[in-house]
Amino acid sequence: MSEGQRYSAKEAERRWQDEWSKQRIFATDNDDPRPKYYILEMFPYPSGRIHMGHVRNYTMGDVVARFMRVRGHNVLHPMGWDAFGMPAENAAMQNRVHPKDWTYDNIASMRGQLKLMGLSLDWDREFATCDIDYYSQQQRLFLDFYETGLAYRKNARVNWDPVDHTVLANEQVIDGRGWRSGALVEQRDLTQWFFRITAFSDELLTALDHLDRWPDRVRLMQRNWIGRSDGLRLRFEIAEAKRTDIEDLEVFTSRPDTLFGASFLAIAPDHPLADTIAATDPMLADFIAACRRGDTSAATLETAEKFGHDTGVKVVHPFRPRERLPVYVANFILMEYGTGAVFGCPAHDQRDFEFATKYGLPIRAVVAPVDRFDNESDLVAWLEQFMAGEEAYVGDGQLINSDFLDGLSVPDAKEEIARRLENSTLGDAPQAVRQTNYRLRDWGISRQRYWGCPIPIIHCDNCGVVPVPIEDLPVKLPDDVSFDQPGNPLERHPSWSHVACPKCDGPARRETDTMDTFVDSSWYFARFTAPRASNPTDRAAADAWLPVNQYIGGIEHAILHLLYARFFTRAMAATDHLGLSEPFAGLFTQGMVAHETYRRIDGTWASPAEIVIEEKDGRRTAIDKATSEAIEIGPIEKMSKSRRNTVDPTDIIERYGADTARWFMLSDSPPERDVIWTEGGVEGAHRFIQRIWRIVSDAATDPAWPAGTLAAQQSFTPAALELRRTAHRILKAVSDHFAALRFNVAVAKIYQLVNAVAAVEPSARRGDVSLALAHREALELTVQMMAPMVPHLAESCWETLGYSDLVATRDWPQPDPALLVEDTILLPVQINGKKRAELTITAGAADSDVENATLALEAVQKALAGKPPRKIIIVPGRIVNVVV
RNA sequence: GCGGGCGUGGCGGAACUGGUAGACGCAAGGGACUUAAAAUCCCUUGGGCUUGGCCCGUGCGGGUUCGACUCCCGCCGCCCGCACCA
Repeated sequence: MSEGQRYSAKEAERRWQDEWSKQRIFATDNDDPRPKYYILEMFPYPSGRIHMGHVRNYTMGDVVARFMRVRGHNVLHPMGWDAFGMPAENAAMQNRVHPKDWTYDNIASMRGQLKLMGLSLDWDREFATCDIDYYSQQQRLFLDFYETGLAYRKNARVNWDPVDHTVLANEQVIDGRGWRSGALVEQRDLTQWFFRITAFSDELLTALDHLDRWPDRVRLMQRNWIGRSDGLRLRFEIAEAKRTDIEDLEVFTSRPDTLFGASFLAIAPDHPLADTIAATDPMLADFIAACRRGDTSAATLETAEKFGHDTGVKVVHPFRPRERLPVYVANFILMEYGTGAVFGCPAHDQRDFEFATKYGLPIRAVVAPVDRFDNESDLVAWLEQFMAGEEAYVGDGQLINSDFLDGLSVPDAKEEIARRLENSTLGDAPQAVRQTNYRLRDWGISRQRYWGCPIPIIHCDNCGVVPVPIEDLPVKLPDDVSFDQPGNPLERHPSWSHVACPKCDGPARRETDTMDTFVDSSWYFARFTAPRASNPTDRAAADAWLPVNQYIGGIEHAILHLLYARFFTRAMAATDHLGLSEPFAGLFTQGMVAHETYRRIDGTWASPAEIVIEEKDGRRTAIDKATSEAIEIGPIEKMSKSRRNTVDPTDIIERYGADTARWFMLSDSPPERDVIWTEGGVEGAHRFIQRIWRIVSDAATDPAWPAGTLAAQQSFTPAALELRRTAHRILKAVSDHFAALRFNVAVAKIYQLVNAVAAVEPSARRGDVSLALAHREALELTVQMMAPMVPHLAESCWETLGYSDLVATRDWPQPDPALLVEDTILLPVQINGKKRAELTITAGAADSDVENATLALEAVQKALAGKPPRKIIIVPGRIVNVVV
């Protein structure tokens, strides 16, 4: 091979990127009449550099976009920036750079990096969520939500970092300390803004059933997160009520069937009844204070012991009027869930069991797995065993020791209790009502930060909370802010927050909180359909484009982002900004990019760029480039800054080209699983790129290269026909695999075709025109099939094959149905289910012919040894099984 | 603890609706070309045996079936999510 034929990715990639951009082939027109297809990858946070996770995500989306485009769709494939957030403010504090400058600088460099990848994006639609144009429309949405009651203000207990002067999300509290400042986090009651996501609890839950193009895993996670629980809210009468003036205590339970096993009630430390009693009970007051100091992090709760304090108050059992149940304040009861009070049935709830054991409360079994029993003595034995054990029985069964419920199943007993208590009264109201509770809470969106979307509200001493009039939008973030002290710069800005009340014109203050950045990403997909519209959406455009046909992103957003976006879509429908309820018809969660780790003797991590791998006798050793010292090769882990096992995409693109990076990302690993980035794998991908180029340029310059295509060719030699069959079969397979996002299998199929093409000797082509034509066809199909994955190389090959148009705009080829069916097939023949022979036979042969041919086979004759077969199973076109 | 997923060669993985297990790639070994190397090309590569053939083999043990990586039951291991939610 002559040396001049090496493919220069760098030159070719720049050239084709310029060409695509010049011809504007990826700019999307809303009025294009072809069927629409909206493909979206989760937009990036502009941290400064793209990472391999981005490369993988955007490569997958790009394959789908390019594939759907050549399949005749009007494809929307936009890109933007999730640009508000803490890192910009941290940078401002550390490096004295303005968050806005930092963010837009990062966007500029990341945009440049993304462009090197050759993505088929409509850059005309690009925006950043920190653009005034975007966040002003978001303020408009907020006002509409406020108007309809979907946004509201309430007091809430929050994690407060006293050093940074801000609210922290639960995930930002580590061992009770602020993740950034390290300060002990306080619980504070603050007035915060909320979105009423719980208005849609049930809808968000039930609609999951219809999202059949979402991974089950994600749907399940959302189901658990929403946490529907059907039960009964029931009131207990307080005995000797005069002590508190409170006459009843309401609990929520999903197990009303176990009411006869109740032995205590427990209320949350911040329950109103606890407060009332604590006023005259210093010991209880101390107990409550201790609970409040307690660490609320999940890790602590896991091992936390259950503590309670007897209030001395007693309640009356609804069906056993003479029985009194003690009321405890307990540290494991949450005021936010249900009524902040439960009845404890120790026999059938593990938590209650532990509590009862600790405080010596009765444990009465009222449900038994009776289907396991043959007689009464079995039940007695079971009860004895249960009482001796240390676990509650939470399984199914039949009611025992429960008066009128005895013998009923758990569901029937629940129903019977509900029916009776609904129809009896306590005071003036029914003693119980059926209720469905959800774990899902309203979404607190207030953040005491500068770099976010200002909440468009004004607080007036006379008029109270006054929304900013729509005509006064946007509420712009001031530029002149300082980050030299902790806290919210908006709050200490000398003039920004001081405004006249829109209602009374009196002196008033702006809301200085900004919105959680999850708000920004909850509707960007809708904005892309008409990014310059003067309203949040252009209804015609949004209705035409949405839902997103295929959304691709990381599993880490399975709950929060995807749930918020589903809520937002409903809230925007309720305020007439959208006309649908589910934003993403298809969701794909891609795996992460992992890499080996390298650790020096002193414990510091070395990056892949700092080491050299040496191989001796099959053993790999890492050597520090700088010091020549040996470095331990550690386990393969997700690429992360902390372990320094990252590979910079631009280094790879610089060295091998974008197509190599893209091809590697798509090969081998199934897209939903983690991919391990290896130097060897990248080299392999690069060799493939070079090989394709060599095959194409050799073929096109070969004397045997046919001038025309095979349209006019009447007859094909067997070799030519076989090649055509292979090519068309693989074309069909690759089309299917692309549609199903099985890129790794599509890659394998393309390798197969390339191998078949490369196996055709030039000498054979020279002597056989039909083979030369079939070879040319197979090569062209290969290039077209590769094009969505390695678009630059494909353009170069397409040009070399003699075409002057772009392969990116060529219609996707259709497999010839006649070539997909075989004349003769190779049928595996099994004897007793094990493959023993093969049978070459005409496709579609009658079963009797197959049977006769099978029986004539030597291996079959041998196995039968003269006897007739017991049975012959023929699965047409698939297999024959002879049972001897 | 609850819920979900996954276990296939030295490695990543493929295998339709239950129908030829190991496609394709990587790695390894052998060979060709070359003064040499790189690059490229060709061959071999699940294990075993008495090797023109046979036996075993998809985490382990059972089952259903003419036939099981695939379905069912019971284990073992790994990974992920949630977690005092009544």
